[in-house]
Amino acid sequence: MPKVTLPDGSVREFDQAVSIADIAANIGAGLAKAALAGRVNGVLVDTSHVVTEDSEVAIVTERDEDGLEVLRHSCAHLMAQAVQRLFPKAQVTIGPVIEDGFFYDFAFERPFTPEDLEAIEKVMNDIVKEDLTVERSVMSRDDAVKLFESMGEAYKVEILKSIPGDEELSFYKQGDFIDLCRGPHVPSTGKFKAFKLTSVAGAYWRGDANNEMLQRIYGTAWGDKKDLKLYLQRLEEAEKRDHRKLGKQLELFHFQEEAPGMPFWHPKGWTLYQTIQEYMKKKQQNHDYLEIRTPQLVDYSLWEKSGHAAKFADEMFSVESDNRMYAIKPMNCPCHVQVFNQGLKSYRDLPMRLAEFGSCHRYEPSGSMHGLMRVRSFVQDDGHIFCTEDQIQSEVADFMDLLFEVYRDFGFDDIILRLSTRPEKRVGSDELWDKAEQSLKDALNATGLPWELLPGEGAFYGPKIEYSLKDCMGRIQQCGTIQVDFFTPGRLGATYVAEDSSRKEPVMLHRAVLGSFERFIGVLIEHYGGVMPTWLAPVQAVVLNITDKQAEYCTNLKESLKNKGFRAISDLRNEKIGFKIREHTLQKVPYLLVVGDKEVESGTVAVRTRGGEDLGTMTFDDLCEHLSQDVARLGRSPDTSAKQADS
RNA sequence: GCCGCUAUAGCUCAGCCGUGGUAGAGCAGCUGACUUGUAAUCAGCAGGUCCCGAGUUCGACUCUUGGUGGCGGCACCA
Repeated sequence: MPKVTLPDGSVREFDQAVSIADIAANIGAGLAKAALAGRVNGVLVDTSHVVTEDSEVAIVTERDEDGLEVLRHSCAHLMAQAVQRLFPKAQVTIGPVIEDGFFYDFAFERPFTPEDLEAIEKVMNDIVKEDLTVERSVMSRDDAVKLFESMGEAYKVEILKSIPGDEELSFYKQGDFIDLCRGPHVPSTGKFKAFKLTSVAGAYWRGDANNEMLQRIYGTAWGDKKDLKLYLQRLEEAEKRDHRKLGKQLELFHFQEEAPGMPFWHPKGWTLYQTIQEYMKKKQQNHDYLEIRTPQLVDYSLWEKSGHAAKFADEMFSVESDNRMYAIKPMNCPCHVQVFNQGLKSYRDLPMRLAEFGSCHRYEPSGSMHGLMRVRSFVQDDGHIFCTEDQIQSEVADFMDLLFEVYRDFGFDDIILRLSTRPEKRVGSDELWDKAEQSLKDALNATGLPWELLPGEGAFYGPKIEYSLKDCMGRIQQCGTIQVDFFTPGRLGATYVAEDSSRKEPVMLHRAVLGSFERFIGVLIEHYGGVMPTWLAPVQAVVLNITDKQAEYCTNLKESLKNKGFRAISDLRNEKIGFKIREHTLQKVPYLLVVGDKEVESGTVAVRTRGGEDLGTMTFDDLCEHLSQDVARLGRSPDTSAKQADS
């Protein structure tokens, strides 16, 4: 006689074991229809699951996050069934849920085409109309292997054989389609209301490039048509914000065939770039970094010494000259050690923080390049801190202060922290690792923010923290990092004289706040949708005349603004004011300064923002004050600055 | 690198298959008129080695094939 406690705290008693579906029906007919799955004492189950003991039960519907997951997972099965109806020779492999949707990988004699997708979607709709019951069953591994072998499903057999032990295996059957699956699933194929197949792509079996390539079909599924539409609109919005598109529209940069993966920065883009670099320069000076500059070309032997050649030779550009082999530097660390190595260093010199806006080149695989996000030529805001083991924690803490200041100034308040700890293959004693990991943990805990642990994901030379930020579309972008390195200093002969006059190897901390300028600017463009805050806008104000009569006044106004340090231009073309406003608004210039006879007469200017807001007429001084305040605000979001004012 | 798709004017895109006969629009540009008050003034002109190479053909932007770049994924990312 199970007593069932519902999420609202109410209790229902049943005089015999009941299924989730029964419970839902007992609550109401509407809920019974909407039920996709259930949660019993926190565990997600099918609606057919029978409750025998007193339990906490929730009915899961499409309005639940879990419900959506079940729906999407089931939709992957629905798609696989449709594919096999259309293409009986296609073998199924795996079909998991991903963010906003699902995919299923098939082995098939030819790639699927967009026309195939349409056909598959049609059959999926047929199966929805058939409203087939989804049944769970259990089989032993041997029976299952026999069954799937008889169906010619070689991949499923391989999966079955790789499942350890003789644990119970669950299967889900709808009509003539059966799949190995942990579940849970929707009770019937009639439950789908809104789905769409979005794309086809190749994907390696088991994610291994040595394996054969399968055909992956991506889809998305939602509780109702409205949500599906919203999702598709979101994709469209993301497309509009694509930094490659905006980079062209706003004349920031371009790429061309002769230099794949290497951006050509245009005047406006370079202004943005340099504004960020100047900002970083000051920030790092405030945090006691010493800026340096190291060569682009370094003899190959250094990369052999550092160990990079052995691992990354294929990804390094090299140059032969005077019978010597050079590599175009793929990273700055070995060069920074060379600077450290000049002259004898004392423990009194530590910590020593060297920073470089280091230009690097890497021969990235052709398929991996993506606009500014992944390039072959880039500049890191690189820095290396040489310190003692005891200084790791305070150095990491100071770095985090710097990083949070910077991210906030760029308008990112949502930061994700991840700690990667010792991998199996590593250098250094366990004691050293204990210490380093603890230092990083302490620094993370000191932030008061949640952080994620990635055990075994650290580099072989030390643990690391990675900093990702969430942009306004909710996408996570990895940018900053700090990595402890016990290995490189020794390998490149870095030492310092300790208090007891012995020679010791310093610990090296690799760190970057932005990561690379290219990538960070890509992230910024998409985050702001091209509408850069005034401090970053390549052109901050444009002066517009109404007729030729005000041309001189406009030129003087522009020059005065430039003298005050603002990035101002004038547009004196013989065009209608509406036309000029439209053009500069599309170029996202923050301030449009209109001058007609009235303004000339009163010695003022009419100020309009790119958002279409009319700020009225202002004197030059008022305008400068307004602009200065806007620039000083940087990209900080209003709530953050309010919080800072409070504390 | 792998799978698929793709490349036409400065930009955005038609035309290309069925049916091979060297291309068209809008915007931008230039010239002229208009001197204009907050998101597109009008008219005219000019603009193309149809990504590169080879093949088929009397003839290739179009078909076949090999490159290169780009796009969507996968793999990789010091």
